[in-house]
Amino acid sequence: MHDDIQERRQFTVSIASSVLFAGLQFHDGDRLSNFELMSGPQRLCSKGHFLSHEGEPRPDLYLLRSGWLCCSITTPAGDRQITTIHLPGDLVGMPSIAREVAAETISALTDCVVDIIPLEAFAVAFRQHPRLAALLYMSAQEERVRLIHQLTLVGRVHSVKRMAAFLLSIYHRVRVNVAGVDDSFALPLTQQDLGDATGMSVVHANRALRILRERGYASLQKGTLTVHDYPGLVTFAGSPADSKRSTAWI
Amino acid sequence: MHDDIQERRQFTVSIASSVLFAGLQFHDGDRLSNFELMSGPQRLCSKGHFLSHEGEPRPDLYLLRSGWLCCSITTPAGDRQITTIHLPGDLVGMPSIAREVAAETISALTDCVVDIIPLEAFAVAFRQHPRLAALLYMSAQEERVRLIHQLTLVGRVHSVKRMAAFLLSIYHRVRVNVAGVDDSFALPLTQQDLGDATGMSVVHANRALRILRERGYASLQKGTLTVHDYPGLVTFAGSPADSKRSTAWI
DNA sequence: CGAGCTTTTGAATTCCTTCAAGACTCGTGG
DNA sequence: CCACGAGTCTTGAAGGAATTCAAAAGCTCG
Repeated sequence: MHDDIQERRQFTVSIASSVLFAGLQFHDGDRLSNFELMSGPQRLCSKGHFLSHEGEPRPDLYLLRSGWLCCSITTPAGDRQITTIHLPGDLVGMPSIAREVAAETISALTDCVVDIIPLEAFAVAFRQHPRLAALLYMSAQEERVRLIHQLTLVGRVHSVKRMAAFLLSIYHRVRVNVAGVDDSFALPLTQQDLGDATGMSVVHANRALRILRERGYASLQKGTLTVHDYPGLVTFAGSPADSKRSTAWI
Repeated sequence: MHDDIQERRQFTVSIASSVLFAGLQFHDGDRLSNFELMSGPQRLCSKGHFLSHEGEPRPDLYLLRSGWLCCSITTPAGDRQITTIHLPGDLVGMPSIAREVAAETISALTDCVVDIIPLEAFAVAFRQHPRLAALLYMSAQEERVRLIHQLTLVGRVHSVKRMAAFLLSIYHRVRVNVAGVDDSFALPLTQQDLGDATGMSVVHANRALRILRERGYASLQKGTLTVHDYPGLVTFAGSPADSKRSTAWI
C-alpha cells in the first residue's frame, strides 16, 4: 500500500492534539486540497478568553493556527482539571463532536488564531477522502494514548516526578511542532495551570518546580522553561519512551 | 442526510469502549455485513490471564464477545493504573493501533471470549464503508470524553466521591449494555482493581466503599454491587449528566 | 504607579498511604 | 469432607504526602 507512492507532499499541519503530521506523507492523489475543505472562517481569541464553554450546545470545531490553547473541565466543587494543551496545528474540540453539548471549556493561554471548521467538512472527508479519514482516526487513537498516560501520571505518580513527566511531554511536543526550539522555550502556563493539569495545588506545583530546579533538571522562570539536564530529567521522570507511529494499515 | 433512511437495522454490538451502538440505526445500504468483515478467529482468555502486554510489538485488536476485560498501565515504580473497563461488545486495543507497540496491558476480569480483528478490516472499512468509518471515529471521540472525565475524577475529586462517580459510570454502562440489570449486578472487580482504577490504595478504596455503604448509597458485597439510593448517589458523586450523542454530521 | 495576578515560603491541617494483623472466601488436593 | 493456602477484605495505627491558610514579594498591564 506504501510502495506505489511516487510523488509526495509534506504537510506541516498536525491533526488532533499532540499528533504532528509533519512526518506523514500523502500520496499525491490525496491532494493538499483535502485540507482546504477543512478550513473555514477565522476567529481570534485573546489570552485569557474562551473559545467555548463546557455544557454549551453545538460547540464549534477549530484548527489552531497560532498560539496555545488549553481544554479543561470544572468539577461541581469548582476545581479545574486541564485535560489537554493545544499547540498550533492541532484540531481542537473534537471530543465534543459526538455530543450535543461541549465536553470541555476551551481557553486561550496566549493570543490565538483559529479556523472554524464546518462539521460538513468531516462528512465530506469520510465520504470522499478515506485516507484522510483514516489519518483522523489514527490521530484520535493517538490522543487516547496521551490521555491514558496522563491519567496514569495523575493517578499513580508522586508530585515531583509527575511534574517532571508533564513538562517533558510538553517539551517533546513543542520540539517537534515548533521550529528553532532548543533546550529553552516560552511556556505560557502559570503555576496554577501546571497544577490544574497535573492534579495538584498551586503551592505544591511551585514546590515540585523548585525541587526540579534545585536538582538541576529544569527550571521555569518568567514564562521560560529551560531543560538543563535532559537525560537526567527523562530518567528521573521515568516516562515511557514514545514509540513510533505505525500507519501500515492505511 | 438522515431523511432518506427508510429501512433500518438495529445493532446490538457496541464499538469502542463505553459506546453502545444499540441506539444507532444504520441505513440498510450499510448492511450488517460491515460488521462481518470485522470479525476474525476467536480466542478465549480465562480470568486473571492476559490478552496482551504493554510494550509488546504489533498487538492484536479484539472485539469482546463475552466477559469483562480491563486495560492498565504499569509505572516504573510498579504501580498499576487501570484506564478502561471493557464490557461485551467493546472494541478492545484500538489505542495501540497508531503505535508500533502495545500502549496498554489487557487482562481478563472474568473468563472472556474475543474475536481477533484483522487490521485489514479497518482499511476496508475506511475505503468502502464511510458511514461505518465515521461511526468508529465518533466512538473514539466518545472514548476521549470518557478518559477526560476519568482524568478529572482522579485529578480533582476526593476519594469517596471519586469512588461513587466511578461506580456510577460502570453502573450506567452496564445498564445500557446488559439486559436485565436492575439496581444490583455482578461487578467482577476486586477492591484492588477499584483502587487501581480510581488512583487510590486498596485500603483507602475499602474505606471509601464503607462510607458509601454506611451512608446508604451503594454497597459492594461478594462481587455484587447494589445501588440502594440512585438519586442520592448521583447527587453525592456530582458527576455530570451524560449528554446524548449527536450523529447529525454523518 | 497602582491593582490584580503570579510566585514564593512557612505553618497547620487534612487526606491518603503504608504497615500490620486478623477474618473471611474460595479453590485445591489430601 | 476437611484442611490448607492463596488471595481478598477489613480495621487500627503511624507516618508521609499534599492541601489549605496566610502573608509577603514580584511582575505586568492598563
